Amino acid sequence: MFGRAKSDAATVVRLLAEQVRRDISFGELPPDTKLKIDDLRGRYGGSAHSFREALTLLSVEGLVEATAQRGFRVASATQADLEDITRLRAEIECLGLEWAMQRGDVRWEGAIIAAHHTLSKAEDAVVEDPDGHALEWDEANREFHARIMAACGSPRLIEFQEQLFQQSRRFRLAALREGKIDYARSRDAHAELVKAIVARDRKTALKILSDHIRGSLV
Amino acid sequence: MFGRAKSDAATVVRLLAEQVRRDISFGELPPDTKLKIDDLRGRYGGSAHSFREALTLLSVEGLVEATAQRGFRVASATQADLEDITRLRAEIECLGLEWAMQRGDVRWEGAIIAAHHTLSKAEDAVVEDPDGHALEWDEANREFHARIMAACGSPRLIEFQEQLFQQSRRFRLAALREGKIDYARSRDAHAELVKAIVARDRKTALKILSDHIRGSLV
DNA sequence: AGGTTCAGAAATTTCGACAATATGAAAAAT
DNA sequence: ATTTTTCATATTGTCGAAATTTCTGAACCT
Repeated sequence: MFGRAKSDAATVVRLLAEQVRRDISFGELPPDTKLKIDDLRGRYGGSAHSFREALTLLSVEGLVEATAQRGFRVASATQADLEDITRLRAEIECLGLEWAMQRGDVRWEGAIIAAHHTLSKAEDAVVEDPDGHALEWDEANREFHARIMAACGSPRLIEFQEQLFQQSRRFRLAALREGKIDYARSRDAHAELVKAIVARDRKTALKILSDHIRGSLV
Repeated sequence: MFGRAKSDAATVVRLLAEQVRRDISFGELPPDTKLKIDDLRGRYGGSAHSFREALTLLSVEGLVEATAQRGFRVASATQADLEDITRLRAEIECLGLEWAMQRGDVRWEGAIIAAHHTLSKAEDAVVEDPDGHALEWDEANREFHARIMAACGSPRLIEFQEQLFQQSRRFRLAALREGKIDYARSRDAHAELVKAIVARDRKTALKILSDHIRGSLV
């Protein structure tokens, strides 16, 4: 779920990185927490070197901040960070959507419809029982947004979007815990977005996606 | 205070990463070269673990590809990669310029003018003696583009631009060695860009920057 | 000839222990 | 009160080595 698509083979380093990534996203490791290698080893296992490598990885991804001679800490999560991530996500995903609409074929549309089908089920479930289906919903949402980008033809843009989405997850899950997410509006936006995409209505699709991300962080 | 303060403190890992980064950019480590830890240690020094960490860093930056259980290789550099990087750079830098023109004050303009002054000197030098002043020119060019982005207010956008510029450097220096860079045109574009920026002519500035990047990779 | 199998070599990944260095805070001195 | 010194703690880097995986190439079979 929190893995990266790069290579499916799992090394210890990647496993550790994934666990820490998850715990940061879920808020179990709050922003600015000092990440002491020895403590982490007690929690997750692994050797000191493997952990350094894992944290180095996360630091380039943006979830961890590394300072020379002062170790690692969970990246801070300020209002400015949220705004930066949101603004950028809107721009990047719209760019991806625009390119994808130029290159995407029917199979691309099909993949989006399929992902949206899963997502709408998750949306129904999460409206009924927010706490129980939050993760399922977040994953379906990730998949949906990823499918849209998939046909843009730019691996670097896709990777950047994944990074931003990963960074935004912390804020999204926090908002979710506080019941600050308007699922109904998000659901409507997703449905209309799919409609605009299959209708090849470029302008409308871009506007919906942009407003959707800026408005709800979803 | 504002952006992420990249601590200039040098650890062994960062030094190693910097050296490898440079040698990849300069083509001394050609694309797809296998990066065997033991060989690298003989060349640069450092311990095996430090090198693993350095290469992990570079792999997230995009200059090195890591495959589980199969070690590290210099990232391949195909025509598709060049096109991807160029397209993205144009979009990202234009976005940065647009935001910077909204937020940038007179000091921002001053920094650009200063950087352009240095750059134009380097451009004069590189026209006379391409091989001798290539690096100076590339560095001045980097600084110039970085200054433009500086006022955009998005640390993540700035970092992404730096990554893309770093990735494009390989292609740029290769083109330079083959004498395929049109310095005169690039110089004109830079000069006109500065003029449009200080005149606050948003539309013209964006068009010049976009055409400039797409046209010359500079 | 062409392909397969399999043992040995080489490389990667991981781990533990230890030394060197830097940081942060308490203690001492001015 | 401010500065300096000291010291415990944490980070960083090195060495050595074991476990695992991949690569290589020779022998074998069809």
